[in-house]
Amino acid sequence: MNIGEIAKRAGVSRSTVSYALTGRRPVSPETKQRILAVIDELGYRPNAAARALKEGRTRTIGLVIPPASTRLTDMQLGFVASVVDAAARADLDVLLSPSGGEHDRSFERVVTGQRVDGVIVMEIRLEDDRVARLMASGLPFVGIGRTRDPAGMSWVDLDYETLIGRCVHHLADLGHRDIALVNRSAELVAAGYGPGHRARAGFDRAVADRGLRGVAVCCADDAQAGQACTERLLAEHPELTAIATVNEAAAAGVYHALARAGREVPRDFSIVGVAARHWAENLHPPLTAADVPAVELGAHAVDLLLGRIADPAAAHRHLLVAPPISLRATTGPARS
Amino acid sequence: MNIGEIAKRAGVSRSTVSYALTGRRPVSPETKQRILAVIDELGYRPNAAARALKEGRTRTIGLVIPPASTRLTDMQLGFVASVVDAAARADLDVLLSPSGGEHDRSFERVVTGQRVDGVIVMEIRLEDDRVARLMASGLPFVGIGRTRDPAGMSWVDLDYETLIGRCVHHLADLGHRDIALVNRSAELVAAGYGPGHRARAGFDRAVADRGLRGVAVCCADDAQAGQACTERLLAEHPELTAIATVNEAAAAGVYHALARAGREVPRDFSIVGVAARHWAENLHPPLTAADVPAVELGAHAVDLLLGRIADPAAAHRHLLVAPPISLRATTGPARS
DNA sequence: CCGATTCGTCGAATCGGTTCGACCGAGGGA
DNA sequence: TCCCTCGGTCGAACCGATTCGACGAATCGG
Repeated sequence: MNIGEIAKRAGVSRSTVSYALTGRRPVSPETKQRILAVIDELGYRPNAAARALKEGRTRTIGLVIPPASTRLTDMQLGFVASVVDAAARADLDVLLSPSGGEHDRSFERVVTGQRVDGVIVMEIRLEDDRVARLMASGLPFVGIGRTRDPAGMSWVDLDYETLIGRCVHHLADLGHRDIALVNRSAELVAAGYGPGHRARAGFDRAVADRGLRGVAVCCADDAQAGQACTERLLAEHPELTAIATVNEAAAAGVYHALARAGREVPRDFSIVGVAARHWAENLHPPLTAADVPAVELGAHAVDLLLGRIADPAAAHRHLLVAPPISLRATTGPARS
Repeated sequence: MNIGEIAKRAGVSRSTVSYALTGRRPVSPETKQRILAVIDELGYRPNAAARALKEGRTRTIGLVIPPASTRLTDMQLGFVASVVDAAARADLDVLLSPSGGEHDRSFERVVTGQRVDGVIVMEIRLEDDRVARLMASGLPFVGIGRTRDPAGMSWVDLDYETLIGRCVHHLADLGHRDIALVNRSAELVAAGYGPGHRARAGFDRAVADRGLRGVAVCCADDAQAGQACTERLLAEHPELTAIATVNEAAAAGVYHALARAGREVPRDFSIVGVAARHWAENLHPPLTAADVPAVELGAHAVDLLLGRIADPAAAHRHLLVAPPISLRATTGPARS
C-alpha cells in the first residue's frame, strides 16, 4: 500500500505516480488515468510521515490548551471548536497539547519535535513561559490572548478593558451609581491572567471617569462561587444596584443570589457581562452582554498562523475585538 | 539539528547516538555522557516524522469528535478532556478530527494516512459508517458509545437503559405514578443516536414493570428547548409529578418551566437525570442524578486502545458502566 | 529540414531517524 | 594457548514519500 506498489501495478515509476498526484510535472492523460484507477482501487493514501519528512512540513498545527484539570469555560470551548473547524477547512489537522500542570512533556514534544508547522496558544498570561519558549524556538505561533508586551508576537484577543468600560458606561447611563465587578478567580488573577487584569483596569477607569462608586471582587469559575460571592457583595454593600461580570460560569449563581435576596432583575438590579452568546441566551432572564465572537477569533487565529507559516519573517499582526453589548433582559434604569 | 550533527560533534556515528538514546544496545558510560552533553547543549529532539516513518508508529492517537457546528455537551467535553489527559500520561499526542458534516476529509486523512496508531470515536450511532470504515481499514479503534451490535469492536459506554430504569424506579419508590422522560433531540434520535434509543427503551420497560403511566418526549439540547418542552408537557399532562431526563443541557429550562408553572421542586415535582456531576451540582437546586464518570470512561478508552495497538488480534473488550444515583435536592415523595 | 524547446518519464538522491550485520578488542573457559 | 562470547562501535540499508537531473521523442520556429 505504498507508492511503489501503485507504481508497479500501473506500470510506471514511483516518481511518475508522485507527479500524477501533485501535478508538479506534466503527466500524460492516459498514464494519469491508469494511476488514479489503481489508487482508487487500492484506496491508497500517501504516508503522512514520509511526506512530512521529505517536505519538511506536517500539515498539522498544534493547539495548546489549559490542562484538563481546569475545566474549560464555554468561551474556551468555543475557541477550540472554531480553531478545529477553521483548520479542517484549510485541510490541516490539529494536535492537542495540554500545557501547564504536569503535562509539559506534551508541550515540549509539540514545540521541539517538529510535529507541527505552527502553534496556537490559548489562555496566555501577562508573563508567559510558553510564549518565551516559542519565541526562542522560532516556531510560528499565534496567541489567543496576549502577554503584557505583545509586540513580538501575533495574536487575537478580546478587548476586555474596553468591553468592561462599555458595560460600566451602559450602567451609568441607566443611572446606576454603585456597581460591582465580578471578576475571574483570585488564583487566575494572581497568576497574571490577562483578561482578569484588563477587566479590572477597564472597570476602575470607567468608574473613575463617571464618578461612580465601584467595588471589584474575584470569584471562582462556577455557579456556587458566583452565588456565595454575590451574597457577600450584597451583604457588605447593600447600596449596590448593578453588577458587571466577565465570569460567565458564575453568572447563574449571581442570578440565584439576587433572587434569594429578593432583588428582581432587571427591576431592582441590573447585570451586564461578557459571555458566549449561547450562554447569555440560555440564562433566565437572558443576560445583557457583549457576545464573544469565538468563531471569528478562532478562524482569524488560524489565518494569522497560516500567514506566519508561509512567511515567518513577515511583520506581526493582531486582532483586538470589542463586540457591542447585546441588550437582552438584565439591565434597566436604576430605581431612585 | 539532526542526529548526524549530534554524532559529528560527539565524535561518534549516528547509530551510536541512536543507541545512546533508545538504550537498545549497550553504550559505554563515557560515550553516552558525551552524547547527552551535546544533545543538551543543542536542545536536540528526534524528528517525529523520521521516527514515525522508520518505526511504523506515530505515538499519536486520533480522537474523532462531532463537528464544531453541533455544540459539545458538558459530558462530551468531559470525555475529550479525560482522553487528552490520559493520553498525555501515556506520552501520546492526540490528533483531533471533527467528523460528520463536511469534514470527512479530516476523518479520512486520520484513518487512512497512517497519521495515528489508533482512534477513539465519540458519539457513535446505532448504525455508524465510521465504525464500518474503521473496521474495514484494520486501524485499532475504541468507541465511546457503541453500535447496535458492538460484538466486533472495543468500547466503553454508559448503560443508559439501566440508568434510566433506576431513575424510574427511584421515582416509583417515592410514590410517583405519572412521569415523563425528557430525551435528547428528535434529530439525534431519528439519526439513530444510541443513548436516545436506549434511554427510551429503559424508560418504557421500567414504566411497564412498575405499572406507571409514562410519556416520553424529545427535546433539543438547550435550556430554551427544555423550557418549551416542559411547558408543553405540563399543559398536556397536568397529572405529571416527575421528570426523568438524559438531556443535561435542557435541565435549566426544565427548572424554569416548573417554577413558572408554580410547581416547587422537590415539594410538588421531582426531577432526576443523568449528567456530569459538575453540571448537576451547579443547578439550583442541585439535580439528583446519576453522575457520568467521564474521567474514568475516557481513561479506560485510552487503556483499551493501547491494548489494541499492542495486540490487534486480541479479543475485544468493553466497559459498560451504570453509576449510582446521587441523591441531591430534586426528588421527594409524591404528594397524594 | 535542423537545432531548440517542451513533454513525459525514469532513476537516483534525499529527508532523519532506527536497526541489522560486521568488526575489533578484552575477558573467560577448556 | 586457543576459541568463543560479549561489550562497544561503525557503516550501510531501510522506511515512503518528493524532487532533481537526464534522456528520448515529439513539436516548433526559422
